[in-house]
Amino acid sequence: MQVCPYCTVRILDVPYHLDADYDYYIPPSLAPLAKVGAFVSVPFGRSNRKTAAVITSLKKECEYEHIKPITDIPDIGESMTEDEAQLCRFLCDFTLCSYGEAVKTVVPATMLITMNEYYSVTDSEKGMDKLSQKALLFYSYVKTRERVSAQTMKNKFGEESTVIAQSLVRLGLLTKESRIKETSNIKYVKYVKLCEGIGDVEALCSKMRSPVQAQIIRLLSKTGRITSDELFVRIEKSAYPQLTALEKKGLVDITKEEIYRDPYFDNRQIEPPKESPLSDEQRKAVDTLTALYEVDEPKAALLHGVTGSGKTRVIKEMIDRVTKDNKGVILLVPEISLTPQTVGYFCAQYKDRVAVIHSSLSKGERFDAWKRLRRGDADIVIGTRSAIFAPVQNLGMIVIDEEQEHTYKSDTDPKYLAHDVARFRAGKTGSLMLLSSATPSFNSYQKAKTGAYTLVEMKERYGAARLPEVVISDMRFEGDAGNVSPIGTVLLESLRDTYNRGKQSIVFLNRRGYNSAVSCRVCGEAVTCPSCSVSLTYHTTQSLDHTEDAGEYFRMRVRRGMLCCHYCGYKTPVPERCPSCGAEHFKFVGCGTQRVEEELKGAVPEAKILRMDMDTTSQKGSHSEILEKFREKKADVLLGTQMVTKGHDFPSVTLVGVMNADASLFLDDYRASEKTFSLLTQVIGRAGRGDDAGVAVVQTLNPDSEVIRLAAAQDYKTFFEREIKLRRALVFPPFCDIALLTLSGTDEALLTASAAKAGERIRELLKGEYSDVEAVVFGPFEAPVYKIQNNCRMRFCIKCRLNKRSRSLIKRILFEFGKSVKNISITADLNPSSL
DNA sequence: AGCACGCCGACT
DNA sequence: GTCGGCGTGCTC
Repeated sequence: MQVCPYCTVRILDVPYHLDADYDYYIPPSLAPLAKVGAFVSVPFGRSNRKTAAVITSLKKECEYEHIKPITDIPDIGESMTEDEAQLCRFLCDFTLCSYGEAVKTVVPATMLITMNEYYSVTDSEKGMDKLSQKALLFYSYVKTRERVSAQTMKNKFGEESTVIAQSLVRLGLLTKESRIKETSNIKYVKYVKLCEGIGDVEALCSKMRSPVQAQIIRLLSKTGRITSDELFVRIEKSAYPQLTALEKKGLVDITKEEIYRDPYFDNRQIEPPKESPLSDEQRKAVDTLTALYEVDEPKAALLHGVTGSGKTRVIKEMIDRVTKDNKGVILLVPEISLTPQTVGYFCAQYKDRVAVIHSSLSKGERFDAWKRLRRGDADIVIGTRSAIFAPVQNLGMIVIDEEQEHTYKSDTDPKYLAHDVARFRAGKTGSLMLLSSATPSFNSYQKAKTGAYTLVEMKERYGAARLPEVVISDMRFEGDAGNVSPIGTVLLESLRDTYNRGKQSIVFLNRRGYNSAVSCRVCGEAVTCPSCSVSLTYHTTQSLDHTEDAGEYFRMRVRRGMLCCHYCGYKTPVPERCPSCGAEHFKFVGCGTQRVEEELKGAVPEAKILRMDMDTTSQKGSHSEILEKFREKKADVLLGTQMVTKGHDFPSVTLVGVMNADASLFLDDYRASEKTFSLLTQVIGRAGRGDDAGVAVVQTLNPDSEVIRLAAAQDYKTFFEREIKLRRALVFPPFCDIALLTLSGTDEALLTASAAKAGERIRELLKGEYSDVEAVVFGPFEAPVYKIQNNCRMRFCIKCRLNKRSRSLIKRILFEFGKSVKNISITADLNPSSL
């Protein structure tokens, strides 16, 4: 007798307004497989189309009368655990995404079932005589086998296969059905060995007719058990049929063993460096954190330490402590390619107990990393944002390194912040959540100050390293002094001096390309992207020779460069005439990394320069290649965007140059100062990590800016106190939450109308049904970049406290809009990382 | 979203 | 007369 013959499921691929629990009947034959978290296929909709779904609860009774039975539950592969199902529920409640979106975020893609269309012939052959040549061929092909997937037929008959199939179905000759596509994603390695008791190898071989088979036997008699791959390398690649023939004859044994795909294997073979003793500060930090960890309930701590104070070492000590209890650890890093040192360090420390998870793993690699964790073959995961969902067993601690980084907020739906998921998981497992940063996010620091998190501080740099001396270089009058180069005199002098002393420099500039815009000399219009509302950036394809005369130089620029859109990737040659007024001459304005690279070459001709930006790092592995080159001192200057500011540790860098410290200062975003401060502090911190004193030159047009001054002094506390007052006065996070609603679509008129309607509806709900929700609504207004790839975006910004009620309101808006308005999509971003 | 049902125009 | 256009409504 079945205890729970009913269940509720969530359909995986449905629009938001259909995302609800649906009741289904569990046929007794499927009962053993029906568990919460199991992937199933169910008939859905009037057509009873088979749809992928996941079981969310089991129940004894069901009131709904039009109930349908579950079609199938595959018994291959793995389903979600109850923990994972709960995590999905949390994610969709918290970020207002659909359950299906949550599932796709939480578990690796290979775990999901996918539905496939199959054709098979019916008993009836009526109407066969009227078939076209093609349709007849199609029919005969299907008739020769039990069923054929729609994809196979498409490959055979091309695009028209769907039409042919449709007509055959209508005639009653074919049936179409959806069923679960069965794919195994387990990677096996095959081992080959000789069978026992085959007697004398030479005697056997001389009798064999196939020389390749004999070769295989001889090889195996020498080597014993080897992998099939190795065998193919040593015999020949195409020896597979001979090998299977031998197996059939009972001469060799082939066994399959599951293996893990693991791209980080080599990383773990490195011996860990000898540990120097902990500094007093480090010791203290470890003690405080250990005490917190040992309390048997969820705790959160913020490790705030100046750049170079050795936070990584403290984290390592904590991992040692936690794993000693046989508990697991999640360690999040902002980006794998930019933190090879951190990843390498922990891999070397913990060897094969570590699984590495990030977005550029292949599906199989990601799946295998998951399996290792699930089975407890690994108990530490290092990874980027999505690793916060990793199935670490018996979780004891979650560490978020460089916690202020914007990469911890997902930029695609569901737009979750890793911290929120971390808090949920830590809460459920009684783990310690440890945030670490030199410049904590205001949200986290505020929580630490108000006592929600324990604040642990480290104020000294480790060892002999001192914080660099910072020179603020006023760029306002450089032009008057005859210097038109973006590199000011102070920085220029320092670069030369550093080079002459045989030391290295890092130059940071937050803009790639050569010129940031190309504008018409007559009408002043900048050349913009045809599908986005941004001006195009000029990129050179060859270096520009400044010695050529002015006219020639201009023509070369036009010919040797391209205009690129940084949003959609559009590329075009520089047009001959201004697209808006037809004039012939352009002004190349602003400066990016390419331009500065040339200026540097001119300024310090002997120095070798490495440029690191999106253009030089598009290939996989090029990040680490550039960083490695620089580390090995094969270059003197590392020039680049954001990516040069992250946690690398280059002991022989003594100079850091910041080209335009103000760039991000006046963004239309309440976090502009916070971001600028954090960026400057980090980049300045790159200097003087070795025994030599470091210098940082910060070029700015706003030398009196408090933000720049405080970043130069690495004075986080003063900066925080100053800035938090503003936030409180203007009511911005952390003193409120922000919900950003974005409506987008290609039809501008429809978008404007829908946005207006949405605005009315929100205000109406706030006055009526949701009058208990305290919220201020701004909008609709155009998004800062209004159009991206021809998709226009209008926004609402809602300031409120996020809770059940306010979330319910936003859910309501999403629901109503998804249901009623076509060709316009609406998404919510709760506490966006930028406005 | 995806599909069925239903009500209207242009064709063998 | 029918085939098929897409407007409307429903999904355990």
